Amino acid sequence: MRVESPGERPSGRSSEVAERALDVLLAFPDSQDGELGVTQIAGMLGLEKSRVHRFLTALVNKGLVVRNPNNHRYALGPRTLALAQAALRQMDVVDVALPYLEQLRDASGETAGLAMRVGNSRVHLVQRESHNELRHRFDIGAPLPLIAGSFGKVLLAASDLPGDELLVGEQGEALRKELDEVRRCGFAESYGERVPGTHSLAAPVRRSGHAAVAIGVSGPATRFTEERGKTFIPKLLTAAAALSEVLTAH
Amino acid sequence: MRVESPGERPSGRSSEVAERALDVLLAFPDSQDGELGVTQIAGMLGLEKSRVHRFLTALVNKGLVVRNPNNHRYALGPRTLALAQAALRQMDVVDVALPYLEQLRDASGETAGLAMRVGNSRVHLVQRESHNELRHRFDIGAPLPLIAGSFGKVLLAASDLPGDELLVGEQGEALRKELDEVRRCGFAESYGERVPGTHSLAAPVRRSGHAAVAIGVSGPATRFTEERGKTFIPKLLTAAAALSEVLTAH
DNA sequence: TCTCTTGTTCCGGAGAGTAGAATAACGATC
DNA sequence: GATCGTTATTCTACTCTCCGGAACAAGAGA
Repeated sequence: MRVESPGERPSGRSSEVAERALDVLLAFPDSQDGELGVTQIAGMLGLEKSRVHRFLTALVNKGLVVRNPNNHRYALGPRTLALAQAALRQMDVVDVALPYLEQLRDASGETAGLAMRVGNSRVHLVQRESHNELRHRFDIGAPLPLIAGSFGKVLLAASDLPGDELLVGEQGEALRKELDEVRRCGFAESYGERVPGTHSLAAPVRRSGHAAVAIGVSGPATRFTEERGKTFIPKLLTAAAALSEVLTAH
Repeated sequence: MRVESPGERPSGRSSEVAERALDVLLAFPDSQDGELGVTQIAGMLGLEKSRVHRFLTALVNKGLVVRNPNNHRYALGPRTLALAQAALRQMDVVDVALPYLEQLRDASGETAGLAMRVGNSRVHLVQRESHNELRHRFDIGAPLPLIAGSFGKVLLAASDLPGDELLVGEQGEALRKELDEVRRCGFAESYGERVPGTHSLAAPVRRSGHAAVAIGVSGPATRFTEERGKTFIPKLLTAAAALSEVLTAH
């Protein structure tokens, strides 16, 4: 029998036009300052100016993008908030996890976050940021690799589908061993694996029948030393276990 | 000289296809449970099934929508979170306002929120919900009327452009008078105006050169009585003044 | 004021989207 | 477990909208 296979392209034909229009929408989160001009977007995506302009008009009509009438540039509109709110309502995990994240943040003093496997990448859903001026912050909603960072490794280890296609070559072999270790210990650590100068710990959240979820803490290497990180482990595991229990008990 | 005119349709031609695809995306926040089927969406929007399916495929490819492989229905994906996060980053107001909202919530015990004028409607950006089991909650990101509710009236009164086209007929005349009153008092009240059984207060947040913003509190009529509401007014005005000051001082 | 850049509009050819039905997959009911 | 009703998905020829390129307008900066 065939289980859910994450990371597979949906079957069937898609709408080329719609995809390009969505590319325009999704160009905004990637931009430095959130305001973008037509030519700028056209350059980024390799599209014709007139095309981009037509798409922007559609996006503005739908309230997903707003036009700054002063400089004639465009930015994301408040309607996007409705989308995110509805998305979060779907993910029961988030509501339930918030107190645990806060607890973990306060216990460690570092940023605590929640991530989820989506296809062959991971996405951070929420975080409670460290109060320290120097802190790590996850890019919420952005697809990040599964094969690097503590969150990624936890999600990869927890999935029924190991994502074998990701574990290739010599590096894949090493990672495979590491995943076994993660499964044994019940948590993963990353010391500058994905973002240099950033250390993190993560543990799986168990819940049957749903996509894999991970909870963890992350901070700057200068403060989040290997030694200090060790002291976070029991707190992390407690939080993960409690969250798993709440979620499986409905 | 012509000032920014909110609520005007952007000029020029839009992409019909893109708009329909976005309709499909925006159908999700409106649905009861966030999961929708192809036929269901087609029915809601009056589109052909095959068309909806093609749009959904595009949305899935971009990560804005995910397909539940069990029941073959669709839901909003985590990529929408990236959009909202980027949108919020744009709106400096939100970050700054959070402590004031929390303060207002704790002082009143009711839900405190922040709304913004977008075209000829208002959109709630953030809120800090009352801790009470019975509470009011705003639909974040959803377009709501300007001509009803305390937030709407404040935004209408504060705008340079009065939105005259909204103030028509006998009702319009009464509202016009009320807006003058709002400008004089510096706040607006609503007793079940928009949502029956819900009372609210709101005050304008002043900041030059930006869209109008309002801060306010809202709660169930049984608790948020006219009498008790009066005691919130000074707290509200203090919060609004403080927030205005912070924002104009950069 | 002039120039350069950027946003916006226009239009006919071309190609992608559309409708509608056929098929496949699913789930409920007996 | 077989049948039926429902829903998702695929297919294809036609058609209508989108595309591109250039022309135009509007600002920004010098």
